Amino acid sequence: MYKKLNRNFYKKNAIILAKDLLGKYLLHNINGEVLIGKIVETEAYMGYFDKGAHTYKGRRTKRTEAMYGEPGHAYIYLIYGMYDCINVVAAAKDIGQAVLIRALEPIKGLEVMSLNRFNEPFKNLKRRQITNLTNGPGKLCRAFGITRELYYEDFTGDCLYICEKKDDPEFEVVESKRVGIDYAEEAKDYPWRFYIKDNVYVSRL
DNA sequence: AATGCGATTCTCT
DNA sequence: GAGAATCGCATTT
Repeated sequence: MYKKLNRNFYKKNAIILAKDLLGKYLLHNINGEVLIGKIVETEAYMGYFDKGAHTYKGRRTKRTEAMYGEPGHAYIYLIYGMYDCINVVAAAKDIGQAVLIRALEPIKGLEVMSLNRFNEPFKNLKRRQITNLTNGPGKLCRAFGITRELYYEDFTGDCLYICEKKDDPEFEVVESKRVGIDYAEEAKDYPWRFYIKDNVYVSRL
């Protein structure tokens, strides 16, 4: 049913990859329990010439090293001192492009996600909390137990990986400006954020 | 060694 | 819509 995507899937520039990742599934195997979420919102970070990217002007440090790695690996970083965000390395080695996963639709493992996010069993969640499980880059990492321990994890492996599913319905892709990069001058207005139209779990309209 | 701030979230208004 | 929480990291001295 779920078919793991191979390495070649990731060998394309981050804008194309960001769109191709929509509707795919992120899976995290935690000691045999597999959490599954459908990717419904992404952003492309285009490397050297992108003022919004951590790799702008080729900045290459211990933190950003994963962005220069083999496509299909995880670039995970800490933001605002308390949240992790996860990216999918794109393009090719040493290019520095990646796709930020901004929102997921929870598919399986809701009980674990609920405990991770709210320390409450799923049945206790209010309607609002249910839609807030994974509708943001920091939130989805919390829900899925994704931290920097998974830095440079291989998405074609068996722990944290990405799949496609046959016979999923078609959907419409909306593009818009990226979120939270007001400092990026002209780059802040590039339409490099993509999401599935009308999906309830998109982080914002 | 010191400084300034962020690819966010939550709460309150 | 605004403000706080919170700390690793990139940059500057």
